[in-house]
Amino acid sequence: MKELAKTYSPQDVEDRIYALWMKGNCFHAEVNAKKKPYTIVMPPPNVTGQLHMGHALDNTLQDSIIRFRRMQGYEALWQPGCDHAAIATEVKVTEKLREEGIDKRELGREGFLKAAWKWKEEYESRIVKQLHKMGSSADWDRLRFTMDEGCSYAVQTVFIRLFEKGYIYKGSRIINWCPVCGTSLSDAEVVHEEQQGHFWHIRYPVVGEPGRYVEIATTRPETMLGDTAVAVHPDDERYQGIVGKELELPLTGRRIPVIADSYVDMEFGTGCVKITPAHDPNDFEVGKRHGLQEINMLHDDATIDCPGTPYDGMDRYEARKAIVEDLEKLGLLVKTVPHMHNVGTHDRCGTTVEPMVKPQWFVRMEEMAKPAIRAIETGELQFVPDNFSKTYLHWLENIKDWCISRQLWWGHRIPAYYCADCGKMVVAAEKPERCPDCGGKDFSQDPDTLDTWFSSALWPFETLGWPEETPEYKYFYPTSVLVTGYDIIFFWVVRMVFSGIEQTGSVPFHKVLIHGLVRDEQGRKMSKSLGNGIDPLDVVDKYGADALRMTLLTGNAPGNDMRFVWARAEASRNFMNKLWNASRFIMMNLDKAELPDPDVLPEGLGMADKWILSRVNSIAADITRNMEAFDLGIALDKVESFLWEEFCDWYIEMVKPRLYAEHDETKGAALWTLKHVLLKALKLLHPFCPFVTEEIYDKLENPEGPDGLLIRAEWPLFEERLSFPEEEAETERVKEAVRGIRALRKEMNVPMSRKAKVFVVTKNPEVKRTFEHCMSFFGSLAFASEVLVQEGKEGISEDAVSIVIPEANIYMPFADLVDVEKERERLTKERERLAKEISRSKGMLSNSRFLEKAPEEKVKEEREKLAKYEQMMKQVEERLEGLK
RNA sequence: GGAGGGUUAGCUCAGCUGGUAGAGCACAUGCAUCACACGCAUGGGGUCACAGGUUCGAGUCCUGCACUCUCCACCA
Repeated sequence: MKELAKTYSPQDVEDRIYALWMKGNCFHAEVNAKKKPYTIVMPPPNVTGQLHMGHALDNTLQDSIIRFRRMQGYEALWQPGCDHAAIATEVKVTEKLREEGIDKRELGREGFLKAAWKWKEEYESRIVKQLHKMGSSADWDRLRFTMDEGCSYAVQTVFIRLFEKGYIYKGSRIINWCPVCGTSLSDAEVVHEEQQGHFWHIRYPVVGEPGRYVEIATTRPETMLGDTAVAVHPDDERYQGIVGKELELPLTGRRIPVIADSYVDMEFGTGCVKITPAHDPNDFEVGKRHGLQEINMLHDDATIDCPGTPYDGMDRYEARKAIVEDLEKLGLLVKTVPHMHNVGTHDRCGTTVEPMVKPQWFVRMEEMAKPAIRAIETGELQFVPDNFSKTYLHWLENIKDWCISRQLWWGHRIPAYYCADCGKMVVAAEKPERCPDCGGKDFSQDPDTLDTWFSSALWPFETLGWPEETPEYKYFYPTSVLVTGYDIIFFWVVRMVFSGIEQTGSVPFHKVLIHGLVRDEQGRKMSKSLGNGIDPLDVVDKYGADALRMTLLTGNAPGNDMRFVWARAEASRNFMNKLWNASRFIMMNLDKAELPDPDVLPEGLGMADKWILSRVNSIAADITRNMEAFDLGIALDKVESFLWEEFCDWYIEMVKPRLYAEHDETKGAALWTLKHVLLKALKLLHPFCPFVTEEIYDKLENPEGPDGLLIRAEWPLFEERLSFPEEEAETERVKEAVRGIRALRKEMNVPMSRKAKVFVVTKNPEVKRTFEHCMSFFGSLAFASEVLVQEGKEGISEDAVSIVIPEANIYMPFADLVDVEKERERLTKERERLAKEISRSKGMLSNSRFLEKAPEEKVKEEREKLAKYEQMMKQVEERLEGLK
């Protein structure tokens, strides 16, 4: 048996254990007809940086689930990988190049991509290392990247399929444009921020009627350069006469019509709305309805594009200022009022987004959304917790076409080619040889790339070899559960579901386990700008990976945010140490004796042995249920309190006398039990705290070498032969007595060093037997010099103190310590407590409706309680009587 | 404007299908007991935000309200 250090040092253990698993190929899953598959795809971390606490939570949940299933006997595959994170990475690489004095455009597309790949290699390996540190048992042989060859092929295949089906189209529509990143964005990438702005009221003169004006109100006056109409509500009586007339657009002199459209809210502003179809999504729709011209008045970098005006080339905000000033000079500015409004910003860079009309690629969503909605209705797809299905459904029911093209270089290039001669567009996997229309041979590929989420949407099946019908795909797909945060339900979960159904005919997973955000100790979001982020690896360095994992798993219900509190990490570390020391103690003792056959129940099992065996047995069943329901926090909580309280604080203390005795014929049974229970508990704990459990298991089971590993051990099942309900009940009775004695001694200020005789007085033969069964440890736990179980009070001095437990009185003679007054006070308090219980119980039992309607079992339970309390009350009263 | 959370011990949070409120930390007291002071023992502390309702019985189900967080939404 190997020697264990006095305190557990994760730093000395974790890397070695991880290497052991890697060497043993323990994470690898293969198609195996003899086993059932269990599959989780890892949400691919972005290659933009390192992992944060959210990743730690996400991956700890997945790792715990996959380890549990692996032990249960499934062929458990945890498919890892990274995401190219198009915009985010492009921004980062661009920044890095700029710092090195390199301009992206000068470098050119190819050069930039080279730099981006280098970046990817660096960050990918960093991320993988971090995942190793946290103990992730993903199948690293199958590491994938969203832009690797297979994924690129899958993306191309899907694009072409959807195009041919008419679900992908190219069109000039209004999209969100980020002037800094220089690309279009999907609606999901735009976050609305409330900002303090202004409402400018401006007069537009009516043509041919000097002195007559229409007053509009706007938050973006510069866009008036692109106005092509002013709209009023058709029912608005104030403006009946003016519909159809022309206005002179100030500063440009252009003439624009007044139109009527029910989109206008009569109650808001002046009731007149300037219409800028090229720079506002609503105006765009109005423009379509009325056949208005779309005037694009912005360059891609959000400078003004109005040649011939003084504003041309100005920045949008500069122009806003200038235009307001000019309007004021012309006397057309009526007033400026402060106004809070929502401004769309780019989620990656925070820049205010400009709606613009540009030719882009879109996915038609209406048809594909339908089966994704149905999947929830049929129960094929379930969220845990369930209420997130509402979020999911709401998004799908209000879905709009998805803008998938991006004006970026880092990403999957759109497989569309244009003929240089006639402009014919061909969507195909390869560059066409000849133009089908004009026969031209000169083709250029569309410069745009695809939205990152277009490829992420295929992740659960593309990583398994799809579109090829690989054995892996057939075996491991659809996957078992997806674990992710609620923040990417729209971005990712929804898109995987409809893509999965459309491409593979099946939902990509049946369950979605949703977790929340990890916040800081004050409950704030961890963010770079606040500088309040906690690096999970700092926690690993300080307290170990198991402690980090435990901290993240306990007390966190699915879907809820949690705070990362250092004190909890410390408590988790303490638990590892506790387990370590309990194991150390057991191993020290195992050395000293011959151990019975581990597979056969040994001779000489006592009450305490049967109790703890029975407990670990039933807890194994409980935990299995919790795990299967994704209640990992509850499961872990149960193993922890079992190990610490029941096993360490009670059982180990109970067996110590037997272990220390020179001759005890039940010593073997005790050792057998210690080892059996520890092994079982290690297995139950392993999914959550893999390192410390593996290390102990290694030392406990394989003193010779790393052959059998805990990671491959079988998950404990409930065993009928280890169920001992009677011994459980007996032990609980003894525990109650011990607790009573300890409390009494404490109250009397009797030091532990002062042993006393303990008399258990009972006339009940069962109770008598119970206490006779626990003679080996009852005395030591209760600090007794001697324990006597008897029916009468012989040998007990009058002034002994006593406690009352059901069906028995326990006396301790502390002759010189007893304070009769104090004793009476204590017993009086006990009498009050019992009186309260009795009246509560009687109240319930005298309620005829309770008797009629409550389940029989409950009524019986209550009757038994009442009998117990009444019996105890009698004893207390007798004691009080005796004190007089 | 919609939708969804949260509100339980001083702090951070659990609490499954309704049956006398739990953990960790903190606090108090005692203890170097030969696994562990990253420990052991004992104890104090909660009208489960508020108001109704359903029920024999509600922290748990329903309705309303207050405060708070988050998400979604085109109000110029």
